[in-house]
Order: sequence, then C-alpha cells, then structure tokens
Amino acid sequence: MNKRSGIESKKRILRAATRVFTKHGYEKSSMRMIAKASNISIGGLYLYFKNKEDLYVTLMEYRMDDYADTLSKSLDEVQDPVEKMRTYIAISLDYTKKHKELLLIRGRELGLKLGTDIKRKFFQRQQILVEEIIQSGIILGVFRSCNVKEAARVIRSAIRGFILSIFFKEDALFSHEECSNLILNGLMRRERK
Amino acid sequence: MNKRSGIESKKRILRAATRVFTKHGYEKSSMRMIAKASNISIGGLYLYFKNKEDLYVTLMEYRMDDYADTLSKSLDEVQDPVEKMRTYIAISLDYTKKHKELLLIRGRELGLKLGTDIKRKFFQRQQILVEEIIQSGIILGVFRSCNVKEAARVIRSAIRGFILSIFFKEDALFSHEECSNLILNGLMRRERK
Amino acid sequence: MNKRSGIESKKRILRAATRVFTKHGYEKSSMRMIAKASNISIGGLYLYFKNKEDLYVTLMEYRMDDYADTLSKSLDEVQDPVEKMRTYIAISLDYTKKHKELLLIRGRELGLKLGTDIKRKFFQRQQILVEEIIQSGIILGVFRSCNVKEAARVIRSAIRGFILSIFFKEDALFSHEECSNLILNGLMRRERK
Amino acid sequence: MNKRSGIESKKRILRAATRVFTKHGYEKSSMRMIAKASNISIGGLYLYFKNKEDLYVTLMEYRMDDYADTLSKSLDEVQDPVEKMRTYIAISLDYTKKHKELLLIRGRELGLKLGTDIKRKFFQRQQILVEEIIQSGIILGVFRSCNVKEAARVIRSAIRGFILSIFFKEDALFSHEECSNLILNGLMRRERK
DNA sequence: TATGAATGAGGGTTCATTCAT
DNA sequence: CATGAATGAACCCTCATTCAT
Repeated sequence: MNKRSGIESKKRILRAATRVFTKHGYEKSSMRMIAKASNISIGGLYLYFKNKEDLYVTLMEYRMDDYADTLSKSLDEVQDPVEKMRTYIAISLDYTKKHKELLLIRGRELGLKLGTDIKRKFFQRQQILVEEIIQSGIILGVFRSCNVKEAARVIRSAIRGFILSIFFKEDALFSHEECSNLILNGLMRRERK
Repeated sequence: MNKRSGIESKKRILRAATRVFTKHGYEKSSMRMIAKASNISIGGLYLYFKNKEDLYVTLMEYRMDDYADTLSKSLDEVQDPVEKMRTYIAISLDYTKKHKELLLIRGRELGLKLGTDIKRKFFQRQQILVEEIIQSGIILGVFRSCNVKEAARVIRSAIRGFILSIFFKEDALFSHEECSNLILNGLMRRERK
Repeated sequence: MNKRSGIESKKRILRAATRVFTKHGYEKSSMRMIAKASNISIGGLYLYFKNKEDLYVTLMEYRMDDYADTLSKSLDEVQDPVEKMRTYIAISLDYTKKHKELLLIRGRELGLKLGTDIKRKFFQRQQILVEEIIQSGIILGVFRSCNVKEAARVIRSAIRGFILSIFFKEDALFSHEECSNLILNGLMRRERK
Repeated sequence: MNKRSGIESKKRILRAATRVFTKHGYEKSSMRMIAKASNISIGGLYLYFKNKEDLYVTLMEYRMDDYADTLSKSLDEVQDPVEKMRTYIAISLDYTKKHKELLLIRGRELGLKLGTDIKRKFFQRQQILVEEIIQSGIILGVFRSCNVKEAARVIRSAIRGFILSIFFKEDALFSHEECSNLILNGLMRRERK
C-alpha cells in the first residue's frame, strides 16, 4: 500500500468497515474481512483503531453525528409543529433508507462498555427532539394534550421498527406520508360537526 | 445422565437454550453453555438438533407459535375494531415484556437459510392480522379511510421498535394505553363542533 | 487421536510441554508447538489446561513436588548435620542435572499471578530445610555459630546458580563433593594446633 | 526530532532500552516501547541497531564491560587474597543490587547466535579472576589446598544465585559479609587446639 | 539522519461439530 | 440414548521489521 497520510487510510478503513459491518453484522464481520475490504493489512487496522469494538464505535459515532446534523438542518427550516413532525419522520425514514446500515446499535453485544454511552446520548437527543415538537404543538393548540414523553417514545419506536425492517431487508417498508398521517390523525374517523 | 424420554430432553434443552440465548444473544451463546444449562452432554444436543442454528430456529418457532396463539385467543374475545386494536397492542407489548427475548429474529446472521422463511410467515400473519382489524374498522365506519397496508405496517413497526427497546434494555418503554391512544387518535387536536 | 482417558492425554501433554518449555523457554514456546509435540490438537490443550500459563504452572508444581519428595526421602535417612548438608547439596545438584529444566521459575514473565505463590512456597520450604540443618549443626556443636538465615541463603544461592548453569547449558558445573567441602570447610586454611 | 549526533542518539536508545528491558524482560519489551522511551522513532532504532537482539546484546556488552571495569579497579587496590575475595564478593553483590537488571543473559532465548559468545567470554574472565584469587591464596598459604577450578565455580554460582534473587525480586538476599565468611571459613567449627 | 505508516506471520484462544465409547 | 474427548478452522490481536518520504 501507499505510504499515504494516515487520515486517508483511516477514512478508507471506515468506509470499508461500514460496508462489511452492514453486510454481515458485528459478530460475523472479521478484522480480516475489513482489512481485505480496506485494501490494508490486518496490522494496519490496529494503527488506527484500538480494536474491533473501537472501530465499530467510531463508525457509529460518525454515522449518528451525520444523522443528527442532517436532521437538525432540515428541522430548522420549518416552524409549524405539524410540518416539523412530518419532516422529522420523512428525514428519519429517508436517511435510514439511504444508509441501510448501522443505525441499530447492539450495545449488549459490545459488552456494554463503549457502545452504550454513545447510544444513550444519541437516543436521548432524538427523544428530546420529538418531545419538543410535540410540546410546542400542544402549546400552540394544534396537538391535543397527551403524555408527551410516551407519545414521543411511540413515534421513535415506529421509526426504529422501520430501521429494523431495512436492516433485515424485509419488505415491510412504508411511506413517510402514511406514517405521518397515522401519527398525526390516528385511525379514528373525525367526528362530523 | 438418567434415561429420559427424548421429548423430555428436547424440552429441557429448549428451555435452557431460551435462557442462554436470551441472556447472551445468539453469537455469544455457545453450545457448551447450552449443554451445561440443560444438564445434558454436548453431544446430546446434536441428538435433537442438527446444529446451533436449528436449535435457535426451533426455539423461535415455538415462541412465535405461542405468541400467535396468545394473540388470537385474546383477539377472539373482542369484536369492536377499536377494542381489537387496543387488545392487539396491549397483548403484543405485554407478551414482549414477559418474554424479554428472542422476538428479534436475526435472519441475516443465520445465513438466511432457515430463519427467513419462518420469520416471513410469522410477520405475514401478523401483518394480515392488523390489516384485518383496520379493514373491518373502516367498513364499520369507525376508522377513517386510509392505506390499510401501510397503516398496518406503521403500527407493526411501532411494536417492533418496542421489542427493540426491550432487547437492548433501554428505558424507552411506553404503556400500551398511550400507544393505542396515539395510534387511534393521532396527535392532532379534534376540531370542536 | 484415540478417545482415551483424559488422564492419559493430560499426562502426554505435560510430558511434551516439559520438553518444549525446557528447550525453548516459556515465551518462545507456543501452544502450537506443544500441541504438535503432544500429538494432540490445539483445542485439546485447552481441554486440560485453562491457558498457557496454567499449563506451565501445573508443570512446575509437579516438578517441585517431585523435587521436594526426593529431597526429604534422602534427608530422612541421615542424622548427622554434616552428612545432611552433604546429602542436601548432592541431591539438589543431582536432581537438577537429571531434570535439566524448569526449576527456574520466571515469576515475572508470568504476570506474577499464579507462579509467584507456588514459587514462594517452594523456596520457603527449601530455605527452612537448609536453616534447620545448619541450626541443628550449631546446637550439636559441629557447626560454628553464624547467621543461620543468611548462611542458608548463600548455600541455596550456590545451588540456584548451579541450576542456572544447567539451564544455560554452560560448562560451569561443579561436583557436589567440592561444593560441600567449600561450604563446610571454607577456603581458609585450618590453623595447626 | 532535533538533529542529533548519531552517538548521542545511540546512547539515548541504550539508556532507554536498559530501563525497558530491566522492567519488562526481553520478550515482553517491544521495539515500540523502547522507541517511545528513547524519544526516537521506531525506524530510528534500526539506524543504530540491526535488530532487537543486536540492541540487547550491545546493552549487555556495555554492562559487562562496566561490571568488569568496576571489579578490576577495586581488586587492584587490594593484595591480600582474603581481602581480595571479600572485595570480589562485595563488589559483585553490590553492583548487582545497583543495576538490578540484565546480568542474566538469556543466551538460549536469543537463539544462541550472538549472545552466547559474549557471555562465554565474560564468564570465562570472571571465572579466571576468582581462580587467580584462590590460587594466590593457596600459594601464600592462607587458603587450604583445594580444587581451584571447582571452588571458583561454586563461588561464582553463589553470586549468580544472588543475581537470580534480584532478578525475580525475591527476598532471599544476603549480605556480602556473611557470604564471605561462609566462603572463607565454611560451616565447620574450628577445632580448638 | 529521521520518520512512522504499513506489513503479515504468528501468537493465544474459542467453539461448532464429530465420533469412539 | 448419551457422553465428552478430540478436532481444527477461524478469531482478535501483537510486533519485529521495512521503506517511501
């Protein structure tokens, strides 16, 4: 391999590892596979990452940061809570489809050491994001009063279920429009008059 | 070991394996652990199951059958679509909490061989179940008209997201009441008059 | 390999490991080498020993026990302190020559976990043994009064140095007679009259 | 790194390597550790030393030369064989305690290539040194007649055993006075008249 | 003279699976 | 039916050494 800048190598590893982990999952991905996919030696991997877990966690951090960034950028452009909720759902599903991958952190398998903290922080931020949308909707009178925390959790759950479907390559996907409609309007028929 | 009927041994293995898989996950559970937990020799495991995957898949089949049974039993007692939906959600979340475990089939990690078929069949049944509830609600005029298939998928997704939370021991759980309320009524405030 | 009794396999491993460790030292002996020398699979090694260190330590325990046994058996047959000391030295050098091997415990390299305790116990016993011989000699008036503890240490040191020579295949060996003579009579010329 | 004279760099490496080897032993000391301790790049090490073994052997040569120098300087100041022997023992033990380290050449582990020759030469010189002291003592009539070669070996062995104790951080050390007394006078009581 | 990214053989260890008993 | 000793490929990781810069 070229004696290039370390940064470039690190990026190459990260890119390759993303592919490998995405395809085979954490446990079934071996460092050898990643090395081969990165076109780098096995030892080279350990130049940039302390170990397999570190590599995986780094990957996740990048991904989650990017996800969060994408989200807030789009969300900032909208003010109406209804639109904000639609945007949140649309972006979330869309991002997931584009990066059919690692958004399913498996903290337990990582021995709960690093993975969990990162994950918790990420989920907390997401949870709060949704809660704020709901809260502002209630204050503005467009959303009915409800248990904000739990409602947010249900919505987040629906999105995570969608990720799961992507992850397992199931054909249970749904459009963000329909999802938004259900979340916003529910199943019940609106009473006339 | 004592002489035992094959059936009894098989059941004992299955029970033990459930515990082990639940605690450590598929990859990190070894046949040795399961053997020890079953109080059966390592070779004995292979008398009843072709291999580790077979054992896991068998486990899942039992679990899914039991889940489906529990569900239909409860569902049969209710007629009203609204109540049926509430029941479906309540039972699903409840069952998951009781059997904090294997309901997340990792088809991909199992090499897509056996796991997937079983899983597809199971998910299809669940999907149809929810679709029927929605459909009947629409026909009866209590549910608004909507894309039944997709709505059902969203609802199923929310439940699967819940399972995920259980699986990862997160504290993002929600009550079935709030979930039902959201699914049925949505977030939007009902127009007065 | 035969499906023989575990005990036999364990012994075979121990015998082979002794040869390998003796020849290459702890660090440079690999489990693969030992496996090959034992005519057993790599995995088989781990059936009988938790890990490499465990294998090594087990080896040492056997050896030290055997050494201690040989020593006390011979020592019990003699009463006179002078003869006892001669016997102690003779047996020690002789045993070392016969088992040109592991009597050099390298506690530090083993991470100080198991090895050290075993070693300490062994050396303490040896130390006490020599101290008792000297003490009894002093009481009986055949040995001059001296610092018993330190004298014993010097004698033990001379023997350990001998082991070192064996270990490194040096040609600095000496006879037990001459060693005994030096230890007992010293270098100084006896004053006439 | 700053430009430095080669000599200076080499010395710095040697100093650092001494620390590292002393602390961790040969096998467990990595070139990386030595590089870091020398504040020199990993590649830089290979500018001054062919390989790890070369570095180690060079170290040993320095140490042994220094040891030999220290010894002859002190020995030259004394004439009386008894005092010479006391000095030899005193200096040897003292030097060992001061440089709790590498005096244990592990020729075997180094593949018998370089190490052995150096070591042989060193030990031979030491052996001859002691033999000469004894010989001159016998000639002068202060030492009793004995097998000079073997007596010298026993004495050297006792000192090497001491080094071993230092090396393994055991608490089996002894004073040079007591050692000298034993070597010179032996254990046996001097006959009165 | 100096750097440090890159290499890859080899280390210890695990574990699903087999098979003689 | 049942056992568990035995297998060996594969895992993660380390490290002496090289070489483009």
